[in-house]
Formats: sequence, structure tokens, C-alpha cells
Amino acid sequence: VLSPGRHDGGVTQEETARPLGVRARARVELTRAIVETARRQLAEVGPANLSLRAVARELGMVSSAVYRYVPSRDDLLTLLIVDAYDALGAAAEKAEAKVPRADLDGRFVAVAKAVRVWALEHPHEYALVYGTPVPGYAAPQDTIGPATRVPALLVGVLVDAVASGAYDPAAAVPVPPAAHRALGPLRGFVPADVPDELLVSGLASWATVFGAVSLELFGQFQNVLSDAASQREAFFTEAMRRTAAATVRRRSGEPAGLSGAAGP
Amino acid sequence: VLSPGRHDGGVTQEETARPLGVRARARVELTRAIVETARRQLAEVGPANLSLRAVARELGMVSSAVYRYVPSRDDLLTLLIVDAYDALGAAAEKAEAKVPRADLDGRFVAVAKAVRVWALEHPHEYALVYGTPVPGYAAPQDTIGPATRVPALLVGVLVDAVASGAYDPAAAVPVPPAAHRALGPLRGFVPADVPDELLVSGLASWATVFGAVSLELFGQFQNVLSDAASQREAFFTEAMRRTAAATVRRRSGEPAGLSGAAGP
DNA sequence: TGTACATCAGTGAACGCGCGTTCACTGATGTAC
DNA sequence: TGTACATCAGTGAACGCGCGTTCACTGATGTAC
Repeated sequence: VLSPGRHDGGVTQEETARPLGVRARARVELTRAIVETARRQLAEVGPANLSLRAVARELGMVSSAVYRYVPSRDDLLTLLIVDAYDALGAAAEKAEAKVPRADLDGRFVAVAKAVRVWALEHPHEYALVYGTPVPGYAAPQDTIGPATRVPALLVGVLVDAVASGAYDPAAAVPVPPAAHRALGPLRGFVPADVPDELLVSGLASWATVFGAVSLELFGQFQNVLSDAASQREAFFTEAMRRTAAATVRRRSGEPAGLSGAAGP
Repeated sequence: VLSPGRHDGGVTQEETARPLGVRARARVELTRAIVETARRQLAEVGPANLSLRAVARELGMVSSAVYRYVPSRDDLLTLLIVDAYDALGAAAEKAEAKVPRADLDGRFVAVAKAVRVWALEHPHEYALVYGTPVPGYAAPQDTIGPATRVPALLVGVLVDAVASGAYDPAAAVPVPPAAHRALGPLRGFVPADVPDELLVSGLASWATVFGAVSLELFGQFQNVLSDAASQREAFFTEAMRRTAAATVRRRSGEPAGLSGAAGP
């Protein structure tokens, strides 16, 4: 019943140096159980229908008891959002790490495919973080760190494209001033030798990944793509390959995915 | 109070040849008023919190009276979904029609910008159709027609790219067999001389458009892009321009947006 | 080692709210002769 | 043109449900002397 989760229930080894007593241990485990159960129910009924009372019911406790462990429904949502970002980020990182560093397109495609697979396996958790925001819920600071794990991988590919010389910054076409200014916050995380052009393309590719996953997951591919899972996967892979080729652009002269296709 | 809407309340001139009596006219107008009010409330509270009772309240009628006009909450949602698709489709068509036919990139960018502007102006209506599906609601057949208006514009651009010779089908790189098979349903609407490659790129661009809009609307660009509306618009435009250039590919030798950037 | 007190977990009832939908009924509007 | 009947709009009450959150309370576990 008390399966291990990804949370500590607010009591950490760091905070209390001495070994945990019976009560403290029970608190940690019950908090985990609550989050775990909430995640299970989230997967069943979706973010909108997730309720504290139902979680309490499944755990055999009275609804008010949950408030000993979680201050409110919103806080429970925050825990689940952080978990979802972390799980998705971990899946993407694992997939990306398996690809040789020099294979930039491969790394991008690996991230994209990992996102898609995770989303198909956890549709409601995906919807929780990338779908319509839960009404009345405002994401606190805690969520922004975990949220950046996937984008960080994509930025890594862009950085390596420049570092390895696969992309030639000197050939970059400048973006309009207003668009340049829009990139301000992102500049805080990206080295200056990655040109604006590459950032814009990178963000567009990010949009392509999540757009494709969301369109598929939210049913927009009905009557457009076949229902066969393997065919959809093949389509997605092909689309991402071409997106990668068009994003991580080669230096002049070298063959480049889509560009190469336009050649003689 | 009884403002004109986009619905007819189930009683059309075609069905009843004779001029509408007082009762029939009142029925039409009240049904319109209900849908109109529902749309207003949708814009305020979002799809999840839309309720029949609240609509009735605003119209000064008792909640059960609404059932004379709308069979159930789901049917009301369907009406709103159809309306949203139609409104978005109309906005996109209007913007696209202003661009010279030969300017393929311009047509794509016009559609993309229209989608974004409409989405920013009607965030909840956008979420209703492109966000997380409403739990427990299954979209009926009525919605698939209106849903295709925007994609149809993009397909039009692809078709014209081939027809005008801007894109050379002979140079197309074939897609893997499984991906080809995935495109089956879409093939029903697209001429055979549009190669698979172009369909894949087109769908990816579609994903880029809605991905970028959704990421922005659902808050994923926080800490990434500046908050300034004009800068965000400039970024979006630039991203879409480059996406268009990478999608509607030129025949060999001609300068092409991003490809041109890689040249000497 | 034992005792007195403080802390905490969990209970059960309640508050106040909102929802979709049904149903018997009244009274007005339309229709057929 | 007038009358009898059928249709329909809208009412008001009710059913049955679920939710988040608060609060006074009991009883068990921990802590300090």
C-alpha cells in the first residue's frame, strides 16, 4: 500500500539530523502514499476531476485527515506537476544520453520520441503540464526548475551544433530587432555564440515537438492520420527527423536533410 | 439582450416553408441567446466551469427551462465547439485571402498569425478545441467539418506549391513505408501529385503553428520569452517565416529562406 | 525508569456551495373545424 | 369568426451527487525532567 514515491513529505534527513522516529517515518510514508494515489487517480480521471476526497477515500481515511499532510488541493496539484515534469524530463534525458554526442539530429529525435512515448503512456499527466491550465490554479516557483529539463536538452543540442562547427554562426541571418529582444530571458541560459537565428529555430522545433504530441494526444489527427500506432509512430519519427535536419543546419556546402532534398 | 448568434435553434427556414410565427421566432432567438451567453461565459470561466445553470441564471430563466432549447450540457458544448472552429477558420481564411496567391510563404504566415491572434483574443475558446479535451465529452460528427477549415488552408498552400512549380515533386525524398501508410486518411483530401514528403512537412508545420500558440497561451514561454506582446508577436512571426521557408521548399538552385542562409 | 505534559494523527460532523437532470404542473399560444 | 383541443414555454421543487475546507474532539505517541 505504501509504495515509494518521489516525495519526502516535507520531512527530510537534512532537516532532522537524528534518525526518524515512528511518527516521522509514518508521516513520510503517508505523504508518499497520498501523492502516489493522487497520481494514480490523475491518470484515471484527469486533472479536472482530481479530488482530495477521492484520494482520501481510496486510502481509507476520512477526507479531513489528508489536510495533515497536504495543505490544499492546489498544493497537491503542484506536487503532481513537479512529478510530471521530472518524470518526463528523466525519460527524455535517458533517451538522449544513449545517442552519440556528435549525432545532433539523433539527439533531437530521441528527445522528441521520448516525449511522445511518455505522453502516450501518461496522457493525463502530460495534459496536466502541457495542456489547458487547470482553472484557478497558479503554478508556483517550484515548478519552473523541473519544467526546464526537456528544453535544456534541446538547448544542449543547439550549443553543441555551434561548438562542434556543424553550424556556422558566421552564416547566420540576423533576426529582426523586436524578435531579438523577445529572446532576452532565454539568453540567460544560452551562451552568446549561439546566434538568434538558431534560438528561433530551436524554439520553433520545440513547438513542433509539443505541437505534434498534443495534436495527436488531443485527437486532432483523427481523419488525418491512420489509427495504427506503429504508423503514427513512423510518421512522427519522420516528421521529427526532417524537423531536426531543418533546425540544426549544416555549414555551407554540406548536405542537409531537407535542403539536400532540394538539390539535383 | 437577444443578440444575433451563429445558430438557428434547430428551426430553419428550409424546414418550415411558411413564415415563422411568434413562437417559432422566439424559439430561434432564445436558442441564439443561450448559445451567445454560453460563449460569453466560456470566455470568462473556461470550458471546465461552463454550466447550464449559470447560463440560465444570466438569462433570467430557471435552469430547467434551458432544456427546452438544448438537450444537454454536452450538446451545448458541441455548439460552442463548432462555433469556435468556425470563428477560427473564418479568421484564418480572411487573413489568408488578402495575400497574393503566389506568395506561398506569406499565405502560411498569414494563417499562422491569424490563428495566434484569434487564440490570444479567445483563449478559452481556443482551449476548448485545441486544449485538453473536456473530460467525459465525446465530439460528435458535427465538429469534424468546421475543424478542417484551417488545415484546408495549409493544404491549399502545399497544393499550390506543386501546381505553381515552386516545389519540384521530382526531387522529393520518399518517406519510409510505414509513415507513408500513416498518411492514408489525409490522402483522401490531397491530390496525388503532392508527394508524401510535402505532406509530412506540412503536418509538421501545422504542429509548429499550434504548438507555438499553445505553448505561449498555456504559459510555457514564461522565463523563456519576454512578456512584451509586441516582442512575442515579432518572435512568432519570425519563427513562422522560417518554418514556412523550410516547408514550402523551392526547386533546386533557387534561394530558399533558411537554406539560403546556409549559402556563402 | 517513571511520570507529566505537549505534540500530533485521525475522526466525524458540519458548512456552504454548485452541478445536471427530471417531473408534474400552469398558463399562454397556436391549429383545426 | 368562434370554439375545442393540442402544443409548447416556463415554473418550482426535488433528487442525488460531489466537492474543498473547518473545527472541536479523542486517543495515541513522543519528550523532558
